[in-house]
Amino acid sequence: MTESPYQAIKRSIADGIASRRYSAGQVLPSEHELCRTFGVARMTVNRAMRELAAENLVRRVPGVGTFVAEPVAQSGLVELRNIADEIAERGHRHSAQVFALGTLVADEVARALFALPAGAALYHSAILHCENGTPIQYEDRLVNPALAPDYLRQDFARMTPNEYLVQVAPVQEVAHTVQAVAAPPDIARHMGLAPSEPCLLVTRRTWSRDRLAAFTKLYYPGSRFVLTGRFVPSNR
Amino acid sequence: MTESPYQAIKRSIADGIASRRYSAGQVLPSEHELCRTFGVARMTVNRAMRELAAENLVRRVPGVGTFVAEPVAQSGLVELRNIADEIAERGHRHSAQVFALGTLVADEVARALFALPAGAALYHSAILHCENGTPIQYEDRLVNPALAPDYLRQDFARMTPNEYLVQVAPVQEVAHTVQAVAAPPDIARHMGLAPSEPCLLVTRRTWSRDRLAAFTKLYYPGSRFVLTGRFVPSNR
DNA sequence: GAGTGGTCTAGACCACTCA
DNA sequence: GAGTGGTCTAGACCACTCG
Repeated sequence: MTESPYQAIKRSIADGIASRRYSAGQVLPSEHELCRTFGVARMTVNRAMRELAAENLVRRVPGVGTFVAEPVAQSGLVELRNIADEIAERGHRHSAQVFALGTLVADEVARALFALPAGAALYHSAILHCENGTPIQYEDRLVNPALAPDYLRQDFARMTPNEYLVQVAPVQEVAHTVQAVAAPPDIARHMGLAPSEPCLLVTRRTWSRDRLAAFTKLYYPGSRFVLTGRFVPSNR
Repeated sequence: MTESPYQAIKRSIADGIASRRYSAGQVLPSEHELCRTFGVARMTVNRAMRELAAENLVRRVPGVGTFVAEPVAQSGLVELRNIADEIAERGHRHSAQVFALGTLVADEVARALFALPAGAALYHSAILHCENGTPIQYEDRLVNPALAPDYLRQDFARMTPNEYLVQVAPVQEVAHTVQAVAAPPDIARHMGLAPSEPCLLVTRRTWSRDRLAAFTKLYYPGSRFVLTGRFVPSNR
């Protein structure tokens, strides 16, 4: 799994944007300059930059130059994204606070979901994610121990559960529901919201190796978050 | 606005797929073959095919070939659905009440969205959709008169605006945002909700013939509605 | 071994912008 | 006119698959 030159260039620029070494609106080095820097042909640089433009990380203006795109406070509607990456892509700082991490006995609903016998245990975590210190997602997660036996030994202030699980249990399929709810009192308190402030509740089920790997509830404050999606009808 | 060779190749293949001249799963001509057909260098064909793969129109397998992609079980999270059809599929009765249907002068925001000059007019409609008599969606819609000149002459208690617009202005692209909001007072009243009850607000922009055709706000009572979606990661 | 796609090179011409 | 990105060429080497 070595990295090809154009991928290395992409990653280098993307990292520079995520780390704010390049800030929003700033001009990036020209293609010729990047050719010299990386010692490659212009087509190679061009492909890297073209793909970054397609991913909306940079904006290209013919005859002028390439600029770091303005960050958009958005997140993919149905994508499987890591909240820390999303925040980094907006050039902001991610931090996380772990409120719970442990084992619990599956209740009837959970047993049905995970297809577990009576008395079986599940891992549970509750984590608050912040963007520049402002709470933006409260994540309450049930995890199948069979698919992630070392789940409880992770430091989720440093690596998100999503990031960890993607590594140990490759995602096969994902199902979502999205609804509007009033923030439950304890979650409202953790997020610093008025009681019963509208929240977006995304419920996500993730399958791996033909078993349900995780059942996650993601709460987003309605005042601070918007999901987005775009698509092109397939049958034109 | 002439078409570059790689775009011509893309369109040619995409048209072949859309017209079923190439059917799902079928092998497409190899890059070398397309070079001869179109009289271009392989890099040019490669770019065309690479972009078609990125758009999930074709699937490429190194060492084997390029195939027409199977129609994707693409997430239905925010499909372009007609609410009347959805309700009918659940075996329930749909009814609609028209609260507004007329012309208004576009404000600054609307003019920017629709790319209209100052003083231009837009069509506006506000309709409440019910499932078995219970309000389930309040639809507030701005429509581009240029794309649907007869919009105001329709009876939207019988045919939904969505249904009508799909006929007169074929959908090219759709973008959504989803957020949780407190129900605005007048809408809460129309829907019989408690003031400030959480609502799902779906904002939808629909393009047709390269212009914005409609800008729609859909309010769903949080207590009565859930959006769902499911998808399979494309690669890895 | 023949064929496939993935990637790269070292040039090139063009339309465009900006000073 | 110098600099930018958009596109194209005519080769090349590689890892891969399949018969």
